[in-house]
Amino acid sequence: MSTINELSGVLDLVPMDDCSALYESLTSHYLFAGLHAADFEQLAKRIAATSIEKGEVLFHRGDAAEHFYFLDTGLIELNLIAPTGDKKILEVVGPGRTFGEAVAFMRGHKYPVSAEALEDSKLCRIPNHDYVELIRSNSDASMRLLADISRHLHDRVREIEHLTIQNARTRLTSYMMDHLVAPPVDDQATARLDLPRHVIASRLSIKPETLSRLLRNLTDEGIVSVDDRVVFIHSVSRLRPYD
Amino acid sequence: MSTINELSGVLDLVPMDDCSALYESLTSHYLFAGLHAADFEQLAKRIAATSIEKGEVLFHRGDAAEHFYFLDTGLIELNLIAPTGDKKILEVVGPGRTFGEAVAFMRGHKYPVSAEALEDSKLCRIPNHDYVELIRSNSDASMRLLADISRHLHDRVREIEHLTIQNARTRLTSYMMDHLVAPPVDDQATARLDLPRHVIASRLSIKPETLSRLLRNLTDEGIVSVDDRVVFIHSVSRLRPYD
DNA sequence: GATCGGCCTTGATTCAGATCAAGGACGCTG
DNA sequence: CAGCGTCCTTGATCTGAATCAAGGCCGATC
Repeated sequence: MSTINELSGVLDLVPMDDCSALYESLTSHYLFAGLHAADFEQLAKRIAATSIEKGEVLFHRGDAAEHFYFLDTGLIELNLIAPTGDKKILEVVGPGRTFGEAVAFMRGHKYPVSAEALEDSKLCRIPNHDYVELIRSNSDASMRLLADISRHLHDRVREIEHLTIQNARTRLTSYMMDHLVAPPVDDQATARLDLPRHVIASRLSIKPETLSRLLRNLTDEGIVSVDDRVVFIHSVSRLRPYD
Repeated sequence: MSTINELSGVLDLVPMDDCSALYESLTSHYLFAGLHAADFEQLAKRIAATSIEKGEVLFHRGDAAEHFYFLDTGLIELNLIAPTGDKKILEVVGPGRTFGEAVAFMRGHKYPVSAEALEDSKLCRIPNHDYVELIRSNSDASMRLLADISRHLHDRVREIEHLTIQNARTRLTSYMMDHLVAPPVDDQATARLDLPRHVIASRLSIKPETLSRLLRNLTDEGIVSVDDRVVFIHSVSRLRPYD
C-alpha cells in the first residue's frame, strides 16, 4: 500500500483557495474560527486540497508529520498495525473533523498512527509549521487547540478504561449508546451501527465473530432487535445495568 | 477512603512561598520555566503546598478539577476503578512531575482518573484558573503546555497499542526496557523494577500471579535473572525479538 | 439467472490470562 | 524469637475471546 506522500506527484494537490465551499467549511471549524481573516488568508495559501480513494493510506505510523488534515467528505480510519498484521482501529473520523493536529507538538514529529480511507474522501492538508506560527500569536486559538487535544486525551483514557476494566460486551453496549439516533425515550432507543461490522469490531478491539455472537446474545436475551445497521434497544436499563 | 478536598480543613495547606526549596524546583519545571519572574510570583501566591500519606486519595475520578499538582517528593498513582472494584493504574508519577494539568481544558472540568499516594508525598496545588490566565498571555508557555499534553496523548496511544495488538509478555518486556538503569551494552542490560509487584502488574493490566509467572518463564528460558527488584537481561535481542 | 467473491454468521476447539486456593518468605511488633 | 500480616509465588482450574473451519447471504458481473 503506497502513501499519498510517495504519490504526491500524481495526486491532485490543488491550492485550497480555489475551492470556496471547502474554504467556508474550514473557517467554521473551531480550530480556525478564532483566527483573524487576514491571518487565515495567509494560512489558506499554504493549505492544499486533495482526495484519496477507499483503501488508500494517507500516512503511515512513523512517517514524518509535516501536516495535519481536515476531512471534507468521506471517512478516514486511524489505526495501529501489529508486526503480526493485526490491526486496531483507534478512531473513525467523519466529515468536518480534523486529525493529526496533536502531532505537531510531539517529539520527533512522527505520526503515532496510520490513516487509511474507509471511503473515497476529500480533505485538506494544513502545514503544521504555519498553523503553529499563527496560533502562537493568538491566545484564543491556542486555548482552543489545548481544549481539542485535551479532549482527545480524555477519549484515550476512556478507551483504556474500556479495554482494561470492562469487557467486550460492555464495550459494544457503550458503542451503541454513543451511536443513538435520538435520546432514549421510555427506556427505549435506536442506534445506527453505520459502519461495516469488521470496522466496528476493530474499533471495539474484538474479532468480527465475537461481535456477531454478542449481537446474537443481546437479541436472544430480548434486549435488542437487530435489522442490518439499525439496532432497536428494547430496554436501555437492561443493556446498561450499571448506568 | 476520604479525599484531601473533604479534609482540607485539617490538612497543612500552607502558602507555597514559605518554602523556598519547593519554590526552586517548581520554577525549574518546564511548565513554569518560561514564565516571567514577576508573573510567577503572582501565581506563587495562589499555590499551596500540602502533603498526603500513603494510601490517601488526593482526588477521585469525577471530582470537580480546580487544581493541578506538582509532586515534590513521594509517589502518586493515577488510576481507574471499575464498578466491580478492579483497579487499573494508568500511570505512576514521581517527584518533579506534574499531573492533572490537562483537565483544566476538558469539558466539565472533572478529573478523568483518581490520584492516590503510593508513598507519603509532598506536593503543591496549582489553581487551574490562575495558571491558564497566565499562559494565555505567554505563547511560549502555551506551546510548552501543548507539547506536554500532546506527549500524554501519545503515551496513551502507545498504551492502547500495548493493550490491543500486543500481549502481556510484550507489555512486560516493554516495561523492562523503559526501566533500564543504563543503555544496553553487548546485548545485555539491567532493569530496576522499583515498585511493588502488584503495582507493576496493575500498570501492565495483568494480575500479580500472571506477572510472577511471566518473570518465571523469562528466567526459565535463560533470558533474564531476577533478584528482587533488579532484573538482569542476558539478551536484549531475545527479550525483544521484534525490535 | 448462473457464478463468483465479499462479508457476515455459526459451530467446534484452543488458548492466554483470570480466578481460586495454598503455601512460602519476608519484615514488624510484642 | 514467636506470632502475624503483607506480599509474592506456585499449582489447578476456569473462562472470555480468539482461532479454525463451514456455510449462508447477498450484490456484482457476464
